[in-house]
Amino acid sequence: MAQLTLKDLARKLGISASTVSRALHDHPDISKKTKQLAMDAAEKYGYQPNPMAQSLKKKRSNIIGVIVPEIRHNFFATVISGIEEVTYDAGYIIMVCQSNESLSREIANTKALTANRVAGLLMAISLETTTCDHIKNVIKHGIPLVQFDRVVEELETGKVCIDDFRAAYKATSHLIDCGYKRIGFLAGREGISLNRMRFNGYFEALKNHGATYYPELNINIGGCRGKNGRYGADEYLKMDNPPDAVLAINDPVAVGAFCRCREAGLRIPEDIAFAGFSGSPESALIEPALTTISQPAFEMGKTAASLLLKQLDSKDEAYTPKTIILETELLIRGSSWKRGTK
Amino acid sequence: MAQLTLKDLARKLGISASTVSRALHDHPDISKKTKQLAMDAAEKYGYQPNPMAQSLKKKRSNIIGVIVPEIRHNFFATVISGIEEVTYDAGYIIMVCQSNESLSREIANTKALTANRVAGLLMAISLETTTCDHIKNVIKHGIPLVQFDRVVEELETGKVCIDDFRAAYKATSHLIDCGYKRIGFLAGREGISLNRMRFNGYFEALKNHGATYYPELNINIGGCRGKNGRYGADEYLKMDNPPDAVLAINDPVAVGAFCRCREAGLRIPEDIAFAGFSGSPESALIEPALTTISQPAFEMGKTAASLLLKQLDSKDEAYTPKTIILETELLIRGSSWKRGTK
DNA sequence: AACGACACCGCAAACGTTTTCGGTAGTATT
DNA sequence: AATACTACCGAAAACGTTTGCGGTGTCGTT
Repeated sequence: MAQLTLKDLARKLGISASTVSRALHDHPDISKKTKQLAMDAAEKYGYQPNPMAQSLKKKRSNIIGVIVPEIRHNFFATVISGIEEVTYDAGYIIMVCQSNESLSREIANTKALTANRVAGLLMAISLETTTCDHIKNVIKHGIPLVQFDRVVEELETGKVCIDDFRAAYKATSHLIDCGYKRIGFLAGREGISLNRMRFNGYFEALKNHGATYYPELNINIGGCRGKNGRYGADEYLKMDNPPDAVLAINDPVAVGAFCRCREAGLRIPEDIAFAGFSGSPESALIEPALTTISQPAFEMGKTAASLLLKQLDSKDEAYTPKTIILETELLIRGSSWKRGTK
Repeated sequence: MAQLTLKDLARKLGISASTVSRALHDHPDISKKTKQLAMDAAEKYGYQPNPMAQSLKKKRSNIIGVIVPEIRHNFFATVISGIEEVTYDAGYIIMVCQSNESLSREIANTKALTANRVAGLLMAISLETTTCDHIKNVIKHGIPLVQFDRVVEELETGKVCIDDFRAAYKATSHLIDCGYKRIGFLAGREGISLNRMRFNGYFEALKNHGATYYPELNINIGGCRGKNGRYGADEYLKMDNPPDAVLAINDPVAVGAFCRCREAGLRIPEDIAFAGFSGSPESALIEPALTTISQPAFEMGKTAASLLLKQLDSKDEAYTPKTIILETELLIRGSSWKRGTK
């Protein structure tokens, strides 16, 4: 019933708890024989050290904290899956929190996780996160941190993301190539760098290809879920001069807008084309399939976790945080055809 | 940098740590004045109790363990979201593990979570889970447990699920009503009760409506992801007498099979109809949309978590575990039309 | 014979809490 | 004036580890 403790084990063996502890940790001061004895007994009685006691003593747990905006987002769920994969192998377990895209909630999350003395932290910030004292606070506590996907640039932490500028640039260029003239942009609040980067890529592509930027087609849809996409589409539908193509901040938004437009009787891509970000499963299922920037979500989770683990191992030495940019691919599909070819 | 401890706070106030502890816990032995003093100081200096020390002392943490087969499954991601929602409000945080549909991994997960002295455990078993000593072990450790979705019936634990038999029965009856004659069934391994229940519902519906059960159309596809669905469809496509309708164990499988069949040139639902389980987002996106049993995933997470919390609160008294059956709805959509009406 | 070197092990303190048990005032009761 | 409450607080042990330090015994060296 109650877990076996180190003392119990020591008593059974007739030696002291400290010796058993050292034996199980392969300490040089302990003889081969005693070590074998201890390990056998531990095995036999199924001894499991109490992580709380260990953490208390070592001031550091075997827990890795993860904060994502929303677990339900396929993208983040997949990232978490990747994280879990490598942290599991390394003997850590993950504590998952979601900020629900709210700053206050994110702050509460960081507090809860630092209070729980997580060994390290992996996070993607919320859409509301413009200030980042709470993140600095994590760093001040000496907790290694790796940001992924949505990062705040200024902070000196490990980072794993994609080249948002280039990806958006590529996607927009593709739309221009296809012959679309009025290209809209749908994104949430402007605060976070990811949104800015993608917008910049979109904007630069327009400029460099001599296409016009119509500010009214750049709509702040306030979030990045399907419903926000639908809202954006509604705005477009009200216009006298709606866009003929749309770059959305991610697939759910693209799909939401896509569906709304089709419900309104628009043909895709003849009347309006779409491109998104993520390469989510649903992007391949809709008809026509969605042109999208495929992001390696699982990979991102794995690399972020690996980066953190490396940081944890080399904790004592001075460690300069690395930034890793993962490759993306523009998947050209039915939702954006060359004008006139269909 | 280092977190402020109770002792630090006590020293600052010139009173003992025990008094501060009691004050912050609103213990009757402490005067109003001292309590106010302590709370103010705690507020001012941002004191946060160390959960590891608390857990060590109280032999019970503020962590709730969650084990799911796969985080990436939209269904489970949504359940987790629901869990997080209510546990967060109650001051717990969740530790998420995935079994990857593997029994050995699930066992490792339960071990890790009990080792971490989780206050309670929420789980949906893997497809491989036929033996359940590891779960019994959790119970023996006195850790309250609530199963959801995929439950093992025999165990005396809290349970939150749907009426799998009735749901499958309803869906199958619908297909029969539509005029389909050769109705197939796609599911993973037979071990777990959920699969059995759904099969039984399917089987009984066939029997009670005078429809024939063709054993060769009941294929064990070995898993419950899209690729397994595709595999099932491949098997069907090889047959001289393929089914004219298919009930799949869940939406990903249904969608996988659906897409494979369409790739093979079959028309849906004229040549072959489909029905799934979950009411996942993608079920609504494919064309024609998938007929499916909508399951309240978010709700399921919330109820499971609430049930567990209730169990945690009334821990001392004898508590008889409850089973909660959530309502489902048959969403009839384009993938299953009445024969001849189209 | 005395000395250090070495291998091995235990004592006890520490980590930050909670909680039991007392202890000290002060006040009210006989 | 002795007793009995009450109200409030502190010392110390405990939770299960880890670890610094010291201690014992054995051995080889002078």
